This record gives sequence, C-alpha cells and structure tokens, in this order.
Amino acid sequence: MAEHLLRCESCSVRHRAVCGALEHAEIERLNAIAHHKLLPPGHVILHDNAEMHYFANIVSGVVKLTKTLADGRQQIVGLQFASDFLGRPFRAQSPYTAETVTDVHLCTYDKGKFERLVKDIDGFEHRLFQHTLDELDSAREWMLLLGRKSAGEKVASFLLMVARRMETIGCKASDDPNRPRFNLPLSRAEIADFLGLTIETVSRQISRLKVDKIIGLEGNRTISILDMRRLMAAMEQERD
Amino acid sequence: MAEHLLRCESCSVRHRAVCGALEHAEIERLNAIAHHKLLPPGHVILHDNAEMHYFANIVSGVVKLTKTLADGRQQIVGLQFASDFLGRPFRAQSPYTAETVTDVHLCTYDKGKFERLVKDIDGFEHRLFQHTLDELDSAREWMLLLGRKSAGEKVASFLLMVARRMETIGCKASDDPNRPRFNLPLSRAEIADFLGLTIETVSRQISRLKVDKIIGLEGNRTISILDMRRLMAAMEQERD
DNA sequence: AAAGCAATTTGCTTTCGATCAAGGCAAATT
DNA sequence: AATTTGCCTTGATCGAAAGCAAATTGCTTT
Repeated sequence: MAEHLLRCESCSVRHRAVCGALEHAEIERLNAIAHHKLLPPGHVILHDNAEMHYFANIVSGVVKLTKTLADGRQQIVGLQFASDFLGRPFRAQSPYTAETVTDVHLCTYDKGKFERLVKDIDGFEHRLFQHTLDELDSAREWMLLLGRKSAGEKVASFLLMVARRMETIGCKASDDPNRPRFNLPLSRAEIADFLGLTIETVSRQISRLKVDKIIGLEGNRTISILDMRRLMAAMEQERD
Repeated sequence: MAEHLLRCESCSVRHRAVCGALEHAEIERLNAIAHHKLLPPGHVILHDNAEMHYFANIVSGVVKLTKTLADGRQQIVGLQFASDFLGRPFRAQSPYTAETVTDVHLCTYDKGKFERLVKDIDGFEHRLFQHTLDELDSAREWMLLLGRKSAGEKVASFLLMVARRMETIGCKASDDPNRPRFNLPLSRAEIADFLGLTIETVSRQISRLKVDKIIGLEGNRTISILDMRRLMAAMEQERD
C-alpha cells in the first residue's frame, strides 16, 4: 500500500502531460494499470515504423527521437525528459525511432488499457491534445534554429534549453540560480545530430564559449553557465 | 437553400481535418456557424503572439506560418493548403505569424461557437487531435530536411512536396500523371525561407534541375516535372 | 599506477552555400 | 514609347562549417 502510494507519487506528480488535469481518483485508475521499466542507455524503444505496444511516462532519464536518411545522416527531432509522455494514442505507428540516451526509468501503460482510459476519463484526451500542441510549438521553434541560426547560436540555444529543462525537473546541482551547473545528458555526437552540425563544429563552439569564460567545463559532461547574460546574447533573441 | 447546400459542399467535402469523421447532421451544425472570407496575398491573419478570434478551413489558396529572429532572418515553419485547418482550439495564442501567400478563401468559425461545438460533438476533438499529430509528423520530417539535407536535396524535396500537395487538392493541370505540372504558389524568396536557404541558392538549384532536364519551367512559377525518377533520386531516400 | 580505448579537441584543408554585384525580363507606371 | 519596379538569374568572391587527420583527454580495466 505504501509502495502503491509511492508509485502514485512518482508517476502522477511528475507527469504533467498525462496527469496535469486529472482528479485523484482518476490518477488511481492510471496507477492501477501502470508498470515500471528500467532501460539502459542506447536501448531502442521504438524502431522507425514499428508498432509500440505501450505508452509511458518518463520518470527519469532522457529519450531521443531520431530520423535517418539512407546514407546514415541522422537528425534528432525530439528530446524527452522526465515528466514527458511517450507514445501516440490511437496511432499504430510512429515515423521515427525512439531510443534511450541515458539510463531511463519508464512508467508504462498497456496500449489498449490506456486508450480505454483515455476514452473513459473526461478531459483526458483534451489534455493529451494540448500537450501535443506544445510539442508542435517546440518542433517549430527548433525548425527556426535548424534553418536560420549559425553554429554558435545553435550551441548556445541548446545549452540554454538543456539548462532550463534540467532545472524544471530538478536536476541542477547549483547554489546560485544564475549560474546553473548540470550534467549534459548528450554526447557531442548527439548534440551534433540535434543541431544539424558535425561533432567537430559542436566541439569548437563549446571550446569557444569556454575560452570566452561564458561557460565552465569539468570533464566533458559537466557544464556550468558562468555568464548567463552573454550566453543569451550568443543565442540571439526572437521577435516578430 | 441552394446556396446553403453549396456552402455545405465547399466546406464539408474538402476539409479533411475538421469534417472527416463527422456525420452529415453535425456538418450541418458547423455550416450553421460558418462565414466566408476572401483575403488577398500578403494578408497577415495572425501576428505572432496576437490572439486569433476565429478558426478556419482553407477553401482555396495557401497560408504560411513563419517565425522571425530579431535581425529579420525568417523561417517558414508550416504551409497550409486547401482543406487544411487554421487555428488552435482552446489556445489563446500562437507563437508564430500566419500570412496568406496567394489569394485565400477561408471558411471561418467564431472561436467561442466553434469550441462549444468541439466539446459538444462526440469525436470532434479526437479528430482535431489526430490532425495535430499529422502536423507534428510533417514538422519533424521537415526538421530532418533542414538539419541534414543539401541545398539540392532540399529543393527537390520541396518540389515533390508541392507537387503531391497540389495533386491531392486537385490543382494539377496535367494529362500525364507521371509528369505533373503546376503553378508554384511561393516566390523564390518564400521557398528560400521554407528551406533555410538564400534566394540565389534556390534559383541556382532550380536552374540546375532545368538544365538537367529533370524539370521544365515556363515563366517563373509554372513547373513541370519531366523526370520523376531522377527528381526523387535528387531528394535522397529515407530509411531507418 | 599503467594500459587500453573511446570520446573529444585541435589544426589544416576543402567545399558548399552565403554574400556581393550585375544584368535580364516582364508587368506596371508615366 | 520610355521608365520604373519587382522578381529572378547568373557570375565572382568570401566565409562558415564540413571533412580529414592527428593529438589529447578522460574513463575503465587490470
């Protein structure tokens, strides 16, 4: 029973997309069909157009969605962090590959049972719909980056995006809120695939930020943002 | 009465996203709140984060969704053709600008009334949700193009996309189905903004396709695809 | 601590697309 | 008819990022 409540905590509280608008009783119904899964880095959850047999909330870790050309060029088209939702209700297939980037803890729901709950619980599909609109917005934001930003701007945007994301899921290991410090979940190769650049260009841009004392590096993965103002300037502001 | 039925035809039959799953009686309810609007090219329907007071189906013409950086660099993040839906149910704002590219005929619905119908008609929101998933898929498809394709591949992909789109909405003026011929709705500048290229690069790539006898040009806007096979080869195939 | 190995960085060269600058063409204006 | 204007094409040059080849760093394993 205590364990059950714990599971409720770990799944409901953190999973904005699915549970944000639900009553406690309904979250209990979700928890009743929930299972948990631990996956190692590099695990392919869904291979291109294959069928996915479950939905899931990410409890911890990072999942990447990728698309690949015939000759191997790859583009990351989505990054899902803790509290994000995985899967497409009422769709058999997804035209991309989903793969774990780090150790990932999933809270999974059987496809059929979940879809029945979605139909059953008032406002649930509405909630998923709004979440998909959010995903569409960030995809389009990223299209602007891919099509029109320079390598320097891309890397700065990426670091700020990850920093913000790590913060909202409570992963920052920092005292000063203006100087966030966190572990990059992605390798240089993955950052390159995310930004539409090569490994070398990503590395050079990160080195430049380090030389300019805008960021600090400990090892390859631990980044601290030393000068938030200049990092944001390096990213360029949107308007319209 | 006759006019009413005509409007029914022009709105229901062609608007997949909204009406695809609806019964005739429900389409009638939609038609009851429908108004029509004719807009000239270059008309801004929605300016960045401004509020949009109506939803609409596009009866004819093309609408572009754009995002712009502070210094004027622009990226088209969506292209909507006839039968596409415009607007975001239950959202006040959209983080991009929507602007007509050609003369556009809209079938509009008052925001409040439309949202009431969405809540009222069973399966309507589900339908809109699935349509948004489609939009997300094409946005991600385009991210792969923006991040990883060469200028030549981008232009070839664009021409094939437009050809397919013009065909499905019945705008091709061609006898041979393997040699589609159509009017480009976009200027060179707009194609460039769509592909993340410059005007000059777009022009050069189109010229190259013409010299190679893969496409034919009459004037600047009328394109015929002469060698579908080689155009598709120029685009590169996806896999994964 | 040393070895082994993969990931990252760095230097050098090349290439693709951007930028700059004319020039052509057709429709609109006078 | 002459001029302007907008849009597109073409040529020449430039520059940012890609490509390639070491060198280096940072983990793992022993």
